[in-house]
Parts: sequence; C-alpha cells; structure tokens
Amino acid sequence: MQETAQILREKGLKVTPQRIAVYNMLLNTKEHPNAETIYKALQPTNPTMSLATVYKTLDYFKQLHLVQELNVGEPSSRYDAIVCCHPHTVCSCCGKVEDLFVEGMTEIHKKVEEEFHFHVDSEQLILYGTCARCQ
Amino acid sequence: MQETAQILREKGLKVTPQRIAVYNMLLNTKEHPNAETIYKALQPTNPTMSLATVYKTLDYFKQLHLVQELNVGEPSSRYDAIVCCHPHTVCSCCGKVEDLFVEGMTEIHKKVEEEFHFHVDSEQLILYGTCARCQ
DNA sequence: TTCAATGCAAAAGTTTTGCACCTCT
DNA sequence: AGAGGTGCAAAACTTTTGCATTGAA
Repeated sequence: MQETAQILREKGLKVTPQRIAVYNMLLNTKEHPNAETIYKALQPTNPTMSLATVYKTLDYFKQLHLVQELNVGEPSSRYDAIVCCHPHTVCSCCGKVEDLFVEGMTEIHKKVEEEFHFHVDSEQLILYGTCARCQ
Repeated sequence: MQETAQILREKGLKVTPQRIAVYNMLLNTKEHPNAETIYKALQPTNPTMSLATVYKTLDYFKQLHLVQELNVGEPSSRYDAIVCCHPHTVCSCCGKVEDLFVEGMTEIHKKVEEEFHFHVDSEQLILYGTCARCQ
C-alpha cells in the first residue's frame, strides 16, 4: 500500500516490506492478534520474515504510537492498530477480544485527577464476560 | 494466623505453612507484588519454600477468588488480595501500582450490557500516568 | 556508500510440569 | 493410611539480544 509507506515515512521509519506487511495486517484485522499470530498470517506472503523482526517492528510501532499493546491476561500481548483510548471486551466463552466505544471514561479520569491528584496519561479498560453471540 | 487458616479451610484448601505465608504476605502489603517478589519476601521466614510452590499457590488462590491477578504491562503478573473489582493506577515515574476506589464504573457496565449486549462478569481498569508524589 | 533493518540462533525471563518425597487430615 | 502438597530440576513459552548479512536511502 502506498499510504502505509507514507505513514511509516512520516513517523521517521525506514520503509521495508516487513514493516508494511505488519502494519497492513493490523489495519485489516479486528482480531487483536499477538506477535505469533501476525507472524503466521504473514508467512505465506512473506516467507523470509522472522518472528524476531515482528517483535522488533511492533516495538517500534508501539513507541511511535502506530499500534497499541493489549494485555488481557494471556501469556502473550495482543496488538491493535486503533491507537485512540478505547475499552476492550474479552469473551470468556469464545475468547474473542473486541473493541468497544463508550462514553463516560473522561469523567472518571477527571475524578481521579481531582480526588487523588493522579495525572492520567492513558488508560486500559478490559471487560471480561460473555459476548452477545455466546449468551 | 488463625484466621488465615480458617479462610483457606473454608475454601476447601488444605492448610499448609506455605499457603498461610503467601496469603498473609498479600494481605499485609499494598505493593501488588509478583511471584518473584513474594518468594523473596518469604525466603527469610520460609527458607525451604520454592518459587514453583508460590506459583501453584497463587494459581489455586486465583481460582478460588482469594486473590486477583493484575496485568499492568510488565513481563510478570502482580497479585492483589483485594478481590473486589477496583481500578489501579500505575505511575510511569516511580512504578508504583496503587489501588483506587472510584464510583462510576457500574454505569459503564450497564451501558455496555444494554448497547452491546455483552454480559460483564468482571473488569480491569488500569490508569497510567504520574502519581501525586512524582508530579 | 552508509547506516539501519533483517534473520538466525542463542539467551533471558516467566511460568508450568513431572516426579519423588513429605505432610496435612 | 491416603490424598494431596512441596521442592527440585527440567521443560515450555514468550520475548530479547548479538551479530553477520542484506537492503533502503
């Protein structure tokens, strides 16, 4: 993708096929994959890519706020190309991790800043339960 | 502690010195320690205790809701003996993880249940930022 | 041409497992 | 006595690192 290369360049990153592949994969999925899953998904089209490169790439992306790391209690981290602050649901039945867009968090931030004098930079809200499909 | 033994027994667990030690340690700290930290803290008083036992014990406790596992993005999990749903703050300056008791989460749960038909069982909210002391 | 990125293999770190022995009940 | 817990060492997993080679600018 032309656009992806552009975005990487703007972030000051050298444009490589591996980085384009990882970023595009994350843009085109809602699965919140982990490093291993990304690696396996790209294997067919990028047979030379190594898992170490996936990790290094995700690390760069994370620092440049191109992706968000997600920790839902599994042994490995998941990654999300939607970087704005938003909650996630984790279905304990099917295991799916989904994005959620609800209001009301800024009020909690404000409360925490005022009552506890804790300055909030970012937030991670994970809701565990059962999704509509599994109920 | 007499009470601790009682609690373990009520949960159907065999009472052993190791289990009492781990549970008491967690009850008496606000540090949200990880397995390694618990192990080292108990070393002086329980020199024979192994790290594997700490892990196994925490696993039992977690399943019986005696403790809560906490994942703030570090390589290892932290543990909290306060098992009711409550948010945590993580200071990016001093690294401290602290408990937080704010209202307003139940409204968000309700919203999620009504709008997205996701049945919420539990929730984990982590606020990253700077604590009052570090500002 | 130059500097950074890649890929491989090895290492590091956390957590789990298998099994002989011990200890609670 | 018997079921279950402990401790040790080894294994399993995820993630990181070092380094020679490759590739983007």
